[in-house]
Amino acid sequence: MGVYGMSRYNFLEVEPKWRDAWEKGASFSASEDAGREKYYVLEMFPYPSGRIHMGHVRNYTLGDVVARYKKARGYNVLHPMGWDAFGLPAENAAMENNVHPAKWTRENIASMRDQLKTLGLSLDWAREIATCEPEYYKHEQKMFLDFLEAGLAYRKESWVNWDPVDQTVLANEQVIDGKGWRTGAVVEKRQLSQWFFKITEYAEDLLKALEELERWPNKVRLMQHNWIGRSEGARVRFKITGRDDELEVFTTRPDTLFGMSFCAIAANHPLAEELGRTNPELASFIAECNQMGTSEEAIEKAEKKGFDTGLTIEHPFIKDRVFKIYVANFVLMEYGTGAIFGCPAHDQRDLDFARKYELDVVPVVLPKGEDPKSFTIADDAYTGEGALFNSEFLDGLGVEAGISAVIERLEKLGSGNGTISYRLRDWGVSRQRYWGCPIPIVYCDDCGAVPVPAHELPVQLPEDIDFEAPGNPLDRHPSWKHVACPSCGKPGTRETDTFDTFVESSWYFARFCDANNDHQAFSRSSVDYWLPVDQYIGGIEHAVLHLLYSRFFNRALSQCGYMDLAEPFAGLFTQGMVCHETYRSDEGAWLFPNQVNRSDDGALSHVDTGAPVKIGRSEKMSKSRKNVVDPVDIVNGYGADTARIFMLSDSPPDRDLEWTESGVEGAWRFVNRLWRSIVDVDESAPIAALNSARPTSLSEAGTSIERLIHKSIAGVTDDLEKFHFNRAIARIRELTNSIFEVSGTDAEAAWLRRFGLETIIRLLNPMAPHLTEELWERLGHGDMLVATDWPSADESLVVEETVTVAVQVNGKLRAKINLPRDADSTTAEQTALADENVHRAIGEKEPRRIIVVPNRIVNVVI
RNA sequence: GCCCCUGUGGCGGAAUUGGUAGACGCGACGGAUUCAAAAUCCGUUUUCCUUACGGAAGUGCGAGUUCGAGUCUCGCUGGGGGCACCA
Repeated sequence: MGVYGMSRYNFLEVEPKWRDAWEKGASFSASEDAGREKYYVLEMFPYPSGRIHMGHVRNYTLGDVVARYKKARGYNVLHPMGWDAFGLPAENAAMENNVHPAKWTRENIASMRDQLKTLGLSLDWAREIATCEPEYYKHEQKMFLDFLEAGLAYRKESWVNWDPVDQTVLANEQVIDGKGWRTGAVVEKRQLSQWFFKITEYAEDLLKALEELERWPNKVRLMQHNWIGRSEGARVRFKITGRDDELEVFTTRPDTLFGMSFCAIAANHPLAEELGRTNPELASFIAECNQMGTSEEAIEKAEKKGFDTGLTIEHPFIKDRVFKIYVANFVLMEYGTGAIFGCPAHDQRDLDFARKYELDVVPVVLPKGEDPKSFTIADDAYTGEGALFNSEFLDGLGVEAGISAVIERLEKLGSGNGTISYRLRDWGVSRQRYWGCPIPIVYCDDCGAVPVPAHELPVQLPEDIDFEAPGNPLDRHPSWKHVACPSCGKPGTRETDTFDTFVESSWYFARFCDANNDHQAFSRSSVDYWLPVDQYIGGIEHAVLHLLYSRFFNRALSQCGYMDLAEPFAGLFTQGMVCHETYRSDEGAWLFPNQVNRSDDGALSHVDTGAPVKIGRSEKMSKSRKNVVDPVDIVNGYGADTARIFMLSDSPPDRDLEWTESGVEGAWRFVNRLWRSIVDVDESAPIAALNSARPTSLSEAGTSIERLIHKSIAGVTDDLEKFHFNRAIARIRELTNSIFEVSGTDAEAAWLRRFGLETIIRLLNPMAPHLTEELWERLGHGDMLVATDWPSADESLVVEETVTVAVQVNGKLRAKINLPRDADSTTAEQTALADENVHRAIGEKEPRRIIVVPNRIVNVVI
């Protein structure tokens, strides 16, 4: 008991008590049960950096609410947790602190697990996995072998983004503004032999299936749609003048073929490279293009440049006309065929290029209402609809009809065909790093790249490695890579590249179904039962890569017989970021929130020096800006449940959340008000005994409270189904306020208090599990709330008997009247017109029309 | 440049999807309690006019549809995000 007889929620005692009880009771252990409907809740697993942050707390709290709610609804819930444990930070730590990546990672896992456990999450820890352990990655190596056999994995020479600091290859998507996403180093282009997964094999299906993912945010579906980037068009093969070979281009506008005035190829197009070998000027132009990198910023700032190769091509339809081939800095080798034809009149970029090099601009699409004799192109290319002209056999056709006609003609002549092109490229998975899953391949001078036989798996990482030099420790290890060729027995060398860590996270959702299976990744029956994930929750930053790769793996694994599933994640929820105000000293140095004092008048000063502090806008919590609040401090200071309630209270979960100290205080006040109402029962406000019967009749006021309780059950249930957790909390607080207002010591009041408080506790349980278990027990219950069913509302009490109906005159609110529910129009009209205010508003005039919407509104039009 | 989302009190946000705008919380102000403070409790809190009853305006701005618009349509404007010489 505290001062003045008030007790406080003692989370230091209560929270561990219930976590122990849940563990002892194996409350969250999941097992397959064909007789029960399953529900698989998954949050994106964390990288084991060593400390949890507020983003984790938010993510896992959201998932936990879903998991606990679904469990109470009777589902057989699977809610697992693991560690995305391979990755570069472990190697960086190894270099900086001379600690082995495995040791560093395992210690981080241990401390993060402890921190996570204090949040009281309903996780089945028996299924915990860490992707860096051979027990996990050996199955991944087997999948790779199966992908190879199915033609879904292959090796090719390819241009890669080379990060000179990490000495590793980056995916296109990991290059941001020409710089490595982790190191910020300027990325170079290099050619390396790389392993690829054939994600493009499924491009069409990955695109089409997006339509079926109804429980995914539209935003994410749209992003994937754009990423896959399907475009219909044609490939056109031009004969190169005086040579035997052809130049193949891709175009989405074959209808404009008669408006062509040049061709352009990418700097690393095979033809450009060939010509560059004998032409030093061209070679230096190519070098210039390569230097530009794939950086969009560099490309944008650079002007459109071309280099005349001296070669020309012949037009398939126009006799005796040839067009120059340029090497151009704006043509990308990775898209289409790495070559284009330019039609300046109908493409802005081509027009700019044509003006620069004084090439013809021939319009071939005539906008409606223009005269073909006078229509010319000035500074703006015309990209709209119209009738084709200047185009021989196409004249008069529309754009779409023109496209089909050209394709038909090209196919007849054998100089082209209709085709579909995708922006999506195959997934390069080779990384020149130590701390990743080894790629199970042995290179042999005679046999080439030979897969390691399945029975020899896993290929394990060697423990004795050094990080003295940059680059890959596996490559310079004295003995590890030297092995006999599995095929012929001669000396060979292992592949020293390891997998991109996105590979591990592409199938972990399935491993959780059968996490302790030693001889296979997962049994068929386990994934048949548990998959797909019913609700996946994580950050929007994974909208494209992780989610697309997982969808690919799902298809590849199904093709290889591991499972039979259309999509891995039936429902997806993307949460917003956790933000906080930023603080800086006068000198501009960032300050942590706990270094800042706020005086009564709101002025900010430094805790130690008293110097004034400037307040900045709220931004995503990040170490660099120091605007971070450590979840451990919050859990130690207020308890996990207060943190959870605050996390869920104010902001809808898909929006950014502003972390405020006063908001946490507000949640803390609510927790204690509820606590005291049950623990410090005032004799003026008694609570009825456990299992007291409802009084046979209730007063009018009592009935309305009883109705409110049932309405709250229905409302909160609906909110939780729709992820409106902030509204659910608001409803619970509303009900709490009303129950606290119940006065009297009679049986009715006591019964209403018990029914109300028990309902509040049960509704709040998914959000504040420790607090509510304790209060449930203090209310006299012997069973645990975690094993109690979700309350159900009496539908007959959810709908009110009398309703308040608004009365408008000419659309303006003039009065509110009470009517029996579903009163007929005549009654509503008459009651409305009888109202004094309504009467005054109408005055002398005659109502022209009266609109009655039952139970809602009466609008008198005069 | 293209595409998507978004704009509601001092602040975070509600609003049964076209039917009573501002639930719930934060902050602020006033009061009770206290020697005082913290904690707690009770009020008030969109703006303007009015002593009051009540009235007027109000969901970024401007139009429109409708008996009725925060919600639908069009235009403008601010903010956020995605994609990008993608042929």
